[in-house]
Amino acid sequence: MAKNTKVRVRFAPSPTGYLHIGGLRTALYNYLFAKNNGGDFVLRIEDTDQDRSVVGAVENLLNTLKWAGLDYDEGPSIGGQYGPYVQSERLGLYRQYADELVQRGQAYYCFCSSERLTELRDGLTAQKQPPMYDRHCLNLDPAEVKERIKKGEPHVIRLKIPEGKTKFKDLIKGEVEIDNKTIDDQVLLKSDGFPTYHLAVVVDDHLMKITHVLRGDEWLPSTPKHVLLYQAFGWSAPEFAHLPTIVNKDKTKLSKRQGDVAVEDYIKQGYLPQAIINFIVLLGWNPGQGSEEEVFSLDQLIKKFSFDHVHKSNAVFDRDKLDWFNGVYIRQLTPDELLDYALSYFNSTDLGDKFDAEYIKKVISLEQSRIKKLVELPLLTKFFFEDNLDYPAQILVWKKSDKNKAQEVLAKLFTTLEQIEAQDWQPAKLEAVVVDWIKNNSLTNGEVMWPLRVALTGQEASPGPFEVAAVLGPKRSLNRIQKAIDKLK
RNA sequence: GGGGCCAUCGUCUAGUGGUUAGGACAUUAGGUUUUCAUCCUAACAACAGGGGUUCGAUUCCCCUUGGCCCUACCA
Repeated sequence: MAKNTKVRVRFAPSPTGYLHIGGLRTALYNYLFAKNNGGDFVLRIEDTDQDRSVVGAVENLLNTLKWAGLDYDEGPSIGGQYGPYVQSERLGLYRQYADELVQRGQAYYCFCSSERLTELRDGLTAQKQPPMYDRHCLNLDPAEVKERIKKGEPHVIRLKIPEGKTKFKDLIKGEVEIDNKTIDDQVLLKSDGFPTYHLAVVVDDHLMKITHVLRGDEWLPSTPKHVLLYQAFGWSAPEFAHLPTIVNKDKTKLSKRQGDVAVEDYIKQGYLPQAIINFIVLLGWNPGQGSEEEVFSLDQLIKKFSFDHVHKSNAVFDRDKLDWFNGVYIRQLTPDELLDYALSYFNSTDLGDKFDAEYIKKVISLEQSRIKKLVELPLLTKFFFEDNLDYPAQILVWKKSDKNKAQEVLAKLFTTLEQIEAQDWQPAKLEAVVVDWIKNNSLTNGEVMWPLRVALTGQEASPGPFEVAAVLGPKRSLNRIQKAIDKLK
């Protein structure tokens, strides 16, 4: 690549469903590399397989990238000077370039039926031979080819793989060399007129002036084919960088059977984009310089990213660490941000209609340090929105106390709390009063705080009694304490 | 069957021709505390195996083993 050439990378997913967590990381690395170099991040849709394209998948993809904050500079819906950015809209181009290769003697028409191909492959496999195409149509007479095409006979165009070895340098894996003998004569143009991935990717990357191809390492074995195609066209190839795979605990490729693979699944469960980004960027990359930091914003990542510290080996997707990151980022949110993110995880039935945003904000702030995922919020905060608490009386009793004591304490405490002015119904003030009261009555914290908190929440585990009481207000709090006293009778 | 890629705690990883092989998550034990969570402290835990090269290899080379990927008119 010539110096001074502007870096241009692309993320080129197939619209076969939802954005995969591995796809998001590929997009992220592309994005980070582009932005780190002041370059362009291009989005291109590779929908050359008509059977596998799913309606709505592109829109979903766009939404997910947006959620993650990975804005692209050129691509579907925003355009750009090298469009269109959807391969099914570029069909004429591929045909034209495939024909050009035939003219140059680098490719040839093939009329073999899929039946013949299957038979051929099965035969070779049975003999433990590599199942490669036998070049049956390589030396067809040009006139015959013309005639058969004219008759409308189904055909494909195949790349004629030359003799020799193909070598390229991968930015992550290093030098890779492969013997061309092991490469099949690739189909470039399918009988339905669509290009295969190999043709489309090379033509588009060239036409779109892509300087660096950064993709999953399942493409590494195909790269020599692409290098050969660039040579056949007489074009210079871009740089390549193949990313390690994100795998399951058992080291197999991340699969639906063993957990969630769609980014959308994580959004649904209440993972924040910051957490997902931070977590997946570390799956195969580290900031280097012996740095022991690992919490990074997208902007910091842009500054730090480079291929020097991208790993060669696969990385296991560890849900526990993701959860930890999510907790970290949830705790960093301001009350308003938390409210924004949290609201969509509640149903209207969770909240009722008598609670306003201010109230909800206070409620969820109390759970902020307690949750790992936003989706936990409705269940954990249920007692703030429902006054008829259903819990066994027994849990009102602290482990080092007994039922009578609990009742006695709550009854006395009730009269004390009753006298507090409404404007003093604040956590600090309430605490001061209660702690004072505990001292004066020669009681212990546990004897008082535990039953008080359970009376207010109906939960064995919850935020502290004073914070909860402050949010509930005097009336609802006293009401709950009274109910608890009754329960203990 | 052929080809390619890879190999440090359970996991993500740092690291070097000579280190007590470091950090984070998880786990365990404490501390704070009415509970849970947060927070703090500590503990546990790794260089796949075998050959070389070398005064010395976790580090460099080779082999083995293991894992992953490709081997479609799918991407």
